[in-house]
Amino acid sequence: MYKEYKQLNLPQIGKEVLEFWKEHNIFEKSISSRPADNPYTFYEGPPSANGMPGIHHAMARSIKDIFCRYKTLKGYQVKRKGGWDTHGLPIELGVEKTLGITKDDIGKKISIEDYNEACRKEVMKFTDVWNDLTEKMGYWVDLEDPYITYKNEYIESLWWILKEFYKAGYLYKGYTVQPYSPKSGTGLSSHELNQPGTYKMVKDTTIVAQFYLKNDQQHPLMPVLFDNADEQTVILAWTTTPWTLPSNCALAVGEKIDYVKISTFNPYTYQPVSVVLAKVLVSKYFKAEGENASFEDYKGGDKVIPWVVKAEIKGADLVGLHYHQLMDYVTNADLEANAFRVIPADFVTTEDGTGIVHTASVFGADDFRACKENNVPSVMVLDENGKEVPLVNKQGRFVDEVTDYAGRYVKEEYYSAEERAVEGFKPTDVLISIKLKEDNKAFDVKKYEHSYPHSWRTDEPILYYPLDSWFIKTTAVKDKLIALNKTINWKPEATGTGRFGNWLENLVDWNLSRSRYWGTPLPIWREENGTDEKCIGSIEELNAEIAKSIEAGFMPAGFKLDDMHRPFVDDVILVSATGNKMFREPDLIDVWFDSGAMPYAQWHFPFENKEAFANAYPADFIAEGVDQTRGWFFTLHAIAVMLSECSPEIKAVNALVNNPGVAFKNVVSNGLVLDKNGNKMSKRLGNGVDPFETINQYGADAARWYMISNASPWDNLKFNVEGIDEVRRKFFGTLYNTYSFFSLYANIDNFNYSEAEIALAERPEIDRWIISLLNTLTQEVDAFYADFEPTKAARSIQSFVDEHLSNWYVRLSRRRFWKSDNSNDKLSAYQTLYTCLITISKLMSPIAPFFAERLYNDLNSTTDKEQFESVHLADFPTYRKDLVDAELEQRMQMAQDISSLVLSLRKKVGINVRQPLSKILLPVLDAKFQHQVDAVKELILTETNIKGIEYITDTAGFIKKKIKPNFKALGKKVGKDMKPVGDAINALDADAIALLENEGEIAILDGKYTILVSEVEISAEDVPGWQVASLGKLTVALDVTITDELKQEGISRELINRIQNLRKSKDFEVTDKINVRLIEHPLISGAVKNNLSYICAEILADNVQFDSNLTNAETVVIDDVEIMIAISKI
RNA sequence: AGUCUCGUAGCUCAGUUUGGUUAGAGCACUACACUGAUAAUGUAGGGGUCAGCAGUUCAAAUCUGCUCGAGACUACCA
Repeated sequence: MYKEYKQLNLPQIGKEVLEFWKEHNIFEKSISSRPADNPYTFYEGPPSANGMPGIHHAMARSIKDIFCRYKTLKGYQVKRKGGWDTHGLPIELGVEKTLGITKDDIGKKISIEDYNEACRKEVMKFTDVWNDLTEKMGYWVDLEDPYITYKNEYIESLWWILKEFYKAGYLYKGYTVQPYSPKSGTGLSSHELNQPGTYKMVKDTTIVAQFYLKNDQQHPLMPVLFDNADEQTVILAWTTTPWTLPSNCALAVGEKIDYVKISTFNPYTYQPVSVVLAKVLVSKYFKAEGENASFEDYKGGDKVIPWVVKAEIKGADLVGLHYHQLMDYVTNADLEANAFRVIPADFVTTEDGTGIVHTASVFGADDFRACKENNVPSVMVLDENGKEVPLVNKQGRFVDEVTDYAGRYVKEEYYSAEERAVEGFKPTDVLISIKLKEDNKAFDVKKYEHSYPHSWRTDEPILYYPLDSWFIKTTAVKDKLIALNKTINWKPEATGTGRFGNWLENLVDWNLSRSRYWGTPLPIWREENGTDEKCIGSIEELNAEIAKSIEAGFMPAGFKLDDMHRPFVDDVILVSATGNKMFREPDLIDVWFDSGAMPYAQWHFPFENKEAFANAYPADFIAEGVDQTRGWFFTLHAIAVMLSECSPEIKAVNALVNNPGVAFKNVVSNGLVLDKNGNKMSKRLGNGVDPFETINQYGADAARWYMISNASPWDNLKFNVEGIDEVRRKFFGTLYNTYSFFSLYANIDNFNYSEAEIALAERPEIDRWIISLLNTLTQEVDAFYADFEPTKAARSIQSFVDEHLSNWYVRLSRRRFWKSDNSNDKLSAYQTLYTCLITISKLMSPIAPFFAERLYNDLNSTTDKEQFESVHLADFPTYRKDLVDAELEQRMQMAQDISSLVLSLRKKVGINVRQPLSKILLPVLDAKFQHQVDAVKELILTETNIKGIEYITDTAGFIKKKIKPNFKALGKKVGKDMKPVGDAINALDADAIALLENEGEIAILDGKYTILVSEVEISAEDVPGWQVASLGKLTVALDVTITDELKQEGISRELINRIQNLRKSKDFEVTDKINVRLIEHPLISGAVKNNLSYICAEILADNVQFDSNLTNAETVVIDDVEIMIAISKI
């Protein structure tokens, strides 16, 4: 018996199927039942378990799951090792929140050891919740043996990789400008700067400073810049951070920007001066009425300051000019020779300021880079250890050498509220402005409002500050990264070529350092004076070094490192070649390195599992959110490419598995999940969707199907629960109904597919048609899955189920299941529908694994046709080309169109379908047409309740024809003359059309063109005197004459309908036989007598009796006449 | 600011690669019909400046340029 259901309950199915999977270890079997030598490798991007999963995780995981399940069906062994990302800032934050501490407290209120222990616990806080979601949403991933990034083995693999890089010279220590928070004494990652609310509008004091050009230098522009020996010519440069002016070392110009030299007066000192600035910005600083005004008449303090343009200069020509240092607190011979000059820079714009950028190499990332490229030295001082440091120390105060401001905070906000409240307090920026004005070095001082990044921790503005960092020299393999990226299949392609490709083109070295506590320690030990340095690549190597160190007396005997994290690893002191102590570089490494190294570290490669690694490298497929493009996707790619360049072990594996050096071959990057209004989901807005709630209410299948079918994975999804409900009704509801219909009758007829397969040729047209479509569908869906297009796969399946299987096949075949005398025909119907359903269950199983499982097993457990205990252990359906019949599909389309036209005609003339009509006329368009329609004639007649079809040809002179130009075909031939040609074709009369059809061509426009039949579309437009409707080339005419006989038959049908309704309202079983008694009435008596056997067969009665004295009768209305009917079960 | 993606009916999306004259589907809405699959179905209807502007072309939702809007990422500015 096939299982029958009261109603569709997807959440319930989900729960039951989940139990079934668990009980029978289906997931394990889906792997063990596939050959190990046919692997398909998937890498799980590790989620961080310290936050609750959201609906977007369900989205990403659905995509991963779909292709893994699909490949399993295709016979691959798909291992899916789970993983957890356990290091990094979010975890530290979580701990600090839980413990109520700040970073400053680490080492004071709480030891690093306790802190890290807390992180270790924090990170797995929501593991259970994650595992629960994984299970409930039907995501199959191996959670028994996941990789965990904080494990010693994992870290050891990372160390191995770092050592490989180190040996190849890919790992180096460098100096860069990074966002830095003086109050917390730590650099900030870009991730931290991208926290919401870090960029705030602030009002800063800004200065346009005058940089005095040296008038004794050799430069081609000198005659232009200095008209006479007394002229004071300055370059104007704007800054929003006046505190960086003492550190100024260069001025940057845009080479293509036009600049001008203007003679005028300084607005504060009223001294004559010539200034250089960008031409387009002149109006910003000079009033129009001052242009060419009299210099002689100018008095200090006048509102209008006269000015005159003296020269126009290209930016490129300014390059190389030397100027006097603006604030000469610190200088030296190197600076005098090589700094304080004009350099070109691509980031200079004329949006703001003067078009010339004040450049302080150590306080801006762009500045740093530009100065480096132009060999401009930085303004630095030596600290007490003889080390070069900037003019601002790590607390954010000026160093002593900046005498006027020594010890002052550079940012007003670093002072406490009390300090700022003191009478006469002035921010350092203001003090600098005042001084520059007094010194005749300021051209303009203004408050300016702009956005500036703040530390999310201290809420104070950050500084850009130079810090020591360890870098991976990704730029060394840039070309290789780009070349190998081209071998990767990106979905969508634009992410790979665009976002990722551009990123690679503009690659900078990877800053690996993080000044933190909970993370993978950098395995580099350095002698204090920096001469000797050691990178450790394994625990064994470390232990050997420790042994030496113990011998040297630097470490206690018997020391053993049990935990590779801080603070323990910091206790390790090694011995240098010269016998000195070496301390570990205190940095941790970027957590992205952790995840990017998972292909190796998840197997503890190369220390263990070499074979497992080789079998699972590289990944055939990965999938994550598009936000990972420059995150995980990049780190995977970068590490793999670099290892393929420098590591003998990896080279060997690559050679073995024929890998050019990538970490993954196919990657799907999915878009965001937004709320239904298109807003980003966030805790703040409270518009997040709880995946558990969604699954509980609608079932995982509906949620998955909705997410996948609604939009391509890479388009953003506007998540609307109403959409899930629609999917439930439209798709699952329809499929469920189809199954219910099948099971209802199959159970009655005891159909269990034990009979021999009916040969295709012996099956009726409609069966062959749906099987043909089913095979086309199979081929399509297979191709879509293979091409990582799950949305197209889902839509194809859905349209097959809704439009073809349910709305046409089942609707037209209903009678065959319950009224067919022909046992072969009935069997054919059962076999066909069964085949469709079980094939659908397989095709849909990657997307809707629960429902598919239930459908498959409900069918298969009754027939035992297949030996698989789960649809997920079955094989993907095979496309049978021999079962596809394009002509059949075409004529069935005609049948549908013709039926649709007839129904619409009936509607138009108000004759309902129960009233039979005698015939329709079909104009014959071509020779094939009649043949095609004839094959599906019966279906049309049944569907539309018509007695017959008559074909007519135009030779009868009966049909009015319509002609239309085929623009596409005509385009090439007539080009510009399309309009007159089109008009001429439209104007052709019936005779001309007939001529064209007979001759195959016709001359128009006085013979200018000869038009072929293939260049026009001819269709039947009208059959005079008939009801006519048309669709495309198809035209149908309906004979609406109702004879007495037809009328009686119509009434019989009405009667049958009323009796069926009565049966239903009385809750009779479908198979119950009944007695029927009727009141005699002229309207029905003739109809009943003439159609008695038909009526009896329909309503399952042996006879219909007329009785003038009815009891327990019901009243029904036919043609406005009340009829009494009494029915009862026999 | 740069790069990329996107903008088609009230909503969700096809169609854009390769230009073809009347732009489709589903949902929702309205009316009518149908009814042994019935929380289903059919027919019909209303609903569109294809974001805007300009250009190329006989012909543009489709190609080009610009603008506007949404989003993502990167950079963060003198």
